Amino acid sequence: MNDKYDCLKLENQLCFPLYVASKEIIRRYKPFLDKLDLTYTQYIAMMVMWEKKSLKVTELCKCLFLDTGTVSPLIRKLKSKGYIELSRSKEDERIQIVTITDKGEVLKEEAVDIPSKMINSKCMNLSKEDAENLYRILYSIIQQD
Amino acid sequence: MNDKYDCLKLENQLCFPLYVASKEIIRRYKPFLDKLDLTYTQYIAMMVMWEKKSLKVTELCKCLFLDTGTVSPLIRKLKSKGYIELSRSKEDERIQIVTITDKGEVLKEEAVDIPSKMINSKCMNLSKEDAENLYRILYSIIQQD
DNA sequence: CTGCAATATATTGTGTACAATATAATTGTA
DNA sequence: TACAATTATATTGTACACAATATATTGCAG
Repeated sequence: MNDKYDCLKLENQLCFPLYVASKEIIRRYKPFLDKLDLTYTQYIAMMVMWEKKSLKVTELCKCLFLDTGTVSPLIRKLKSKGYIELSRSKEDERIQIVTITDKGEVLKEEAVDIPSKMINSKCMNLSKEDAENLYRILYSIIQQD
Repeated sequence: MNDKYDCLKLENQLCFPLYVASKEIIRRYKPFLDKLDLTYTQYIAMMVMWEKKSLKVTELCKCLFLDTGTVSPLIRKLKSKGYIELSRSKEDERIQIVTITDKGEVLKEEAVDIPSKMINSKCMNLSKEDAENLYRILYSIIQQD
């Protein structure tokens, strides 16, 4: 029962469960992020801000693997919420610097429980070994090119 | 150098590489799908159609792990391209039946090379073991709830 | 020092995603 | 048998995601 079209079956794809699992995990974050009035994309952007405090828009794009068409409105949104500020670089007028605000730092305190809540609610209930393997394999895919 | 905010670092997330790898793989499909004038979502929908030939809209949603808000316009699009047809169920007037057309079957012939091209172009260059582990782990995430 | 390539960012257009809501048909039930 | 609950699908609203294009600034080659 093996024919040349088997390769086009959904169950034989690796890309498909990757795509579904990604959306599924983001969906499972939603209840926790809703409490902070953050979307998933805004959440990962804030993770970068919490760690870096201040960086160029291009650097933020690179950290998030997102292009300016996505990041530009994202920055507008986070600025309107008061979590970040924008300023122009003195040396190069083209460059925008994104900087976290005090309000953004306060948000960090509210967010710090999310990762443990995700684990406790069994949102991604993997063995230590599977989690480590998944992490390694995913980064090996991302870094290929 | 271990503090309570480490859990909020992007590099310590499992969700983030999952989200990035998913988008990355879809991006790598793009050159191949562009030749057929298909988006990734349209491609996986056609995979279901090639296999099932005919099914209810609800079933298509379930196969793809997508809701009607996504699938409704997707069906309109594939219908406008002539790959599928729509009809109402006789027994239950609410139910729409999606059926593949001859043109849709022809498209299958053009698509059948895509999976091997993806492998040959090293778009997801994993060892057999890593690929199998990834597949298993991803489905274990999807099926949790 | 001038024009042109490169860089940084923003905008536009198309296509998802999904929650929430709406609507119509069907089913179960008092 | 009316009618409430359920089911199937569509629509609306918000937020990505990215390719393509536009614009402004900078750097560099001649």
